Amino acid sequence: MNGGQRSRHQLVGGRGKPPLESRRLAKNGIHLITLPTVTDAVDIPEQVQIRMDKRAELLKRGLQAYPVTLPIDTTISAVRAEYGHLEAEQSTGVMVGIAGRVIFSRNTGKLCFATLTAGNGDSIQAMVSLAEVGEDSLADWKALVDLGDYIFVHGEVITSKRGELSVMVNTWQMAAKALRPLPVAHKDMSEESRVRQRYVDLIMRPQAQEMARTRVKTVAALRRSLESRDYLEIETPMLQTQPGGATARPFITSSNAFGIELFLRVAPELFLKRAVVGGLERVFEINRNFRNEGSDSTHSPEFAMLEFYQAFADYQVMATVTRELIQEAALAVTGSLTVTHFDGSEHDLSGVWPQIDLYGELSKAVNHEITPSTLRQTLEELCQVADIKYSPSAVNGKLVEELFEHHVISTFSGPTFVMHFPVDTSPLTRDHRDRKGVVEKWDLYVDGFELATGYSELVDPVIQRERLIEQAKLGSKGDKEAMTLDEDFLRALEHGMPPSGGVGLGVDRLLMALTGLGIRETVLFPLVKPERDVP
RNA sequence: GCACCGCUAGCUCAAUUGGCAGAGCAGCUGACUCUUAAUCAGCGGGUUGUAGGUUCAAGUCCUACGCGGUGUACCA
Repeated sequence: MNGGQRSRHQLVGGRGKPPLESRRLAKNGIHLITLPTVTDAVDIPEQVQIRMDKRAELLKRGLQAYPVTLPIDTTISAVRAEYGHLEAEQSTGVMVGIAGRVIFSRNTGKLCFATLTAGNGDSIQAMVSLAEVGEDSLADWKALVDLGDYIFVHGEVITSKRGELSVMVNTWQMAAKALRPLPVAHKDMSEESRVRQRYVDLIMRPQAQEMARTRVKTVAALRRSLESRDYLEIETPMLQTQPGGATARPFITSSNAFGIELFLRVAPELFLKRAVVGGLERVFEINRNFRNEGSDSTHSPEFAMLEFYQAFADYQVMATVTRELIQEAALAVTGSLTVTHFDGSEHDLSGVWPQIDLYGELSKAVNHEITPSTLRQTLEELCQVADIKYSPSAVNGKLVEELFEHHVISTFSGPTFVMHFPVDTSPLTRDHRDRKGVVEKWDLYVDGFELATGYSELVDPVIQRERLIEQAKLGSKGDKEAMTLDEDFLRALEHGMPPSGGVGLGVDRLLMALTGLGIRETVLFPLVKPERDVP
């Protein structure tokens, strides 16, 4: 190969000064990775070079490596559905033109076999026989077709001596030449490779395609369920002039035209509420939120969120609707209210789910009466006993939530609503109608993680202003997650928002609950740090 | 953010106390008209993540950086 040439890292690495933008950001402590602007063909792996040569050979002969159109008249799945039941050594007399990706290839002298896959798990065998295609075409098949190529074949649907459903080829042509070899089909790809090169994962693993389809079914079910309840799907800004609706650090960007800082939204809440003020009494949105925080098996920097609001409803109504949405989604996806996870375990989502009281359950768990007026010192002592670390600036409600997560969450056996949260951690939620110090909020836990959260929304503009001023004070003290004072939102509330219930439901997490997979499996292309160099 | 572990051929992985960098699949050449991860014979393929250091000698030891994983902290 190209011995003695410059290595790739020299071509990719930072030569000369980084671009102006990079230097500006570097001053703010952000270091951009310098990406190559010109791709030199260096160090091409042997197998890629060989496949490029085969591509060139096709072109040299006036054939196409990537034809624009092919005389396809059916699909692998359709042929399998119709003829998959045939016994061995049958002929149908039916001619088909199909295309698929070669995933196995077995060449025996004058008869070649290839397994063409549709990617969804369906496959069909192509048989290329000297007697059918002639000497030249057979030789070309052997010389030019590699594992991974998309191939078009035309021929009769038959079954082989061993009963394999096949197309006895009379003509074939390249449909798309693959320049890169596929990974080993019989070993699992590393998790990192599967995430970084999802296209390969989708080729190799039918379950990867199934996940993508399950996601579509789930989202469609949510839409159907909401629309059947007269909810209106609306879209609200992703680019916001101030971030609001959740306590979270935003991603910051800027508008050249406006000359101002903009934020990718952390939640759509404040805009959906504006819509309710305007008389759109039942609204929902399914879209992405962005939170500039760490990622792990249940958190992703960008994640899909369903939020829905209903006028003249409270948190109990919303709990019922949420349960029904999830049950309808489970039925749509799996056909059952008992979902089977990837690992084979079964999880029952049927019936009415228990509601437990946050303070009540915590009191039982620690064998000590805990209320919103429990002294700070008592909470700190309990945290120390349980070995829970907390920041001294954390509000009392935060300590209560920490204690609850530590002592109670692991005891849940099925979907569970946790009711009545501390007021000081829920600035957008209405005080409980009867009880002091707690708000009308629930968290829905499934499989140990929070799947959804619902509220009786705070609609009193005077109290909302007080709460946001409190948040803004925290922000000015350096709390980067604190909410800002959104004057336009308050102005909207001051026009009168009907009493309403609201829910936020993590779509990725619903997928996790239905399948038992991690968040990086439910998202087709999760954010990953770029590779320094693509091999 | 901190700690630990990992990074070797296209893919999945080996390589004893520092001592010739290997296997399977994939690839190339040849044989084979019913194969199923086809089989048989032969042959190629590596800057061991990147940059530096120690050493007669580094995949192996040291330093820094990159990416990933696990734990922990912070946090939806």
